[in-house]
Amino acid sequence: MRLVIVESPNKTAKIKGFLGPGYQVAASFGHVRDLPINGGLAVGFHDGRVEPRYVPLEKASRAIAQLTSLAAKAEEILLATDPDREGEAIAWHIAQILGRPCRRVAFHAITKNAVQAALAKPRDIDQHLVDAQQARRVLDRVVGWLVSPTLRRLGKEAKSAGRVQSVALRLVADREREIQAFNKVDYFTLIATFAGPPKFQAELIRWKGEPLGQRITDPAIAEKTVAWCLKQEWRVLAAKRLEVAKNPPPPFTTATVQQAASVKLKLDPAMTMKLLQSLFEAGHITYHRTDSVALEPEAIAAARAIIARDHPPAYLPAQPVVHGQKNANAQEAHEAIRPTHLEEQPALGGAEADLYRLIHDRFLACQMAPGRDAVTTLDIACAPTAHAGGPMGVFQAKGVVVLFDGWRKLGADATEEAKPKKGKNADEDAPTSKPLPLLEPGSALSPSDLTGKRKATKPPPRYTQASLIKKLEAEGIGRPSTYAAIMKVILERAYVIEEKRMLQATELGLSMTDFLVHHFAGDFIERDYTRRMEEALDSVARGETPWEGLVTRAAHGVLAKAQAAGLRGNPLVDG
DNA sequence: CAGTGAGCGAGCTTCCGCTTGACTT
Repeated sequence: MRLVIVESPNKTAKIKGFLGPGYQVAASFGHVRDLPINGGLAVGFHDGRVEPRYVPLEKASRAIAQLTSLAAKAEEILLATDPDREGEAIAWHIAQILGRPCRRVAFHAITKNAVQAALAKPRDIDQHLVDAQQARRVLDRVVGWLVSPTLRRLGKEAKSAGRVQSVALRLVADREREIQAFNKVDYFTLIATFAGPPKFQAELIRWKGEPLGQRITDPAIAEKTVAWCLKQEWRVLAAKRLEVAKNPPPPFTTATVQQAASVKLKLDPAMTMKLLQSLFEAGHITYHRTDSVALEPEAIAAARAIIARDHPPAYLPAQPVVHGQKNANAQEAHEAIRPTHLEEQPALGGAEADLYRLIHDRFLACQMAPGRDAVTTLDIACAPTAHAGGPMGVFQAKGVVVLFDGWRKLGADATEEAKPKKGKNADEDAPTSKPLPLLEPGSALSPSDLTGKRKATKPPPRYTQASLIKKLEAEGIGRPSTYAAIMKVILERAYVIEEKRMLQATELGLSMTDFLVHHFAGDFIERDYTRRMEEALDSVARGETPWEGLVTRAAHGVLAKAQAAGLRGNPLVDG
């Protein structure tokens, strides 16, 4: 018998079906060993050596017992954990526990072809990749165990610091400070209405050759400007019409489905993950902890068949749509989140049904034809030669006519997450038309109405759990399996509170952030620290940088700063 | 003699990332 070991028990039956009688397939249920939670740092630093003390995970005892007994009966052991850094490390730990030579295989999809192709070319465990994971693990332990104690001088409630949670907290705290420091400016803009047809409005964007900005703050000045403008000549300054392609959004990843479920369904990331887990276990969707937008060719073919069946030919692109990976830190061990059986309509209810519909529509949309819009921009001069030979005021109107809705035919549901929250592009994806005449430059016209409109600058918005996760993902901080847990930590420890779904740093969170920024400037508390760490880890994985030197240098950097912040003793030497 | 404080040691707590199921309410 040959034993194949994977991480998830949800894969074992399917893989066994591809392999036949000579094989057993078993699951590790994720990691099986780790640094111990009690007993100090559990990493020795001696003469440039780094010696982590790993112990079997309590929660993994059943899996370890099963793997051990199956391994005893196996003539060959094939470690088929996920094809990424953590998966390589899990494979290495399993081999260490089993105490036997094992071979490594990597499944890039759970299909008969992919599984059989992978088994045809087993390899050794990639020790460089394992070492990159050890470096990541030990660094996180060093930061957590050396820095957390220094916080306690702020009080018993200031419990924890880490490479991920402290930066998540800092983002919320920094935003809170921006809001506190924000000074609202009330100002006016001028809106001109023209009869058309079709009737349209234009907003004053330039005055005396400069952008208008927020310079009209006095209502009396606004009134006078309106009165003056109404007495002037008005002419079309420029008119242009562009055809703009509106490409479909990529299929969901963990972070983007959390974002969409938050905006559209008002679900928090923890609830979304719970529903996704149940959809996944019922076989309705692919794996839900992923940072990849890749799709299996079979899935794309199924989507194209449905699009061809349900929509006119123009909605099916000639070639499948390929979505580029936007996230450079993606580890690509899984594919995007999508329905597994497009042809079936699963019987679901409540929020589960809503979430499934969101995933279903987003997946179909991602393989549909781009939309096409005609975007018209009109610049209209008020008093065309009154300022240094140029126009005194320039009013601008923008119009959009949907030429072809394309993927947007599926409705706003599938697009909600892609919309920017603010700014003038907010309705770009909505397939509604706002027509504008393409007038001849130089032609005269006059407004049927001109009014001053009161506006005010707005403070930046607070983060929601989902938008904070989106930000963390964009910065490469945290992983799909941890996003919801990060939110739980900063909320449950009251570093942050949630009010009407908006996150607000507490006094505790603000003072912790101030302390960490003061004492650990340039280190883990910086937004780009993880990105720099990942680059160094890639170098380790390529075999170009020894992991122990990297970790030793970083650990001593943290140690010096932690001691300056009040840490007693030297845990790197004393264990 | 009562109260205070220094010094010592024991115990508790903390990181990130991978995966679910076996508990109790």
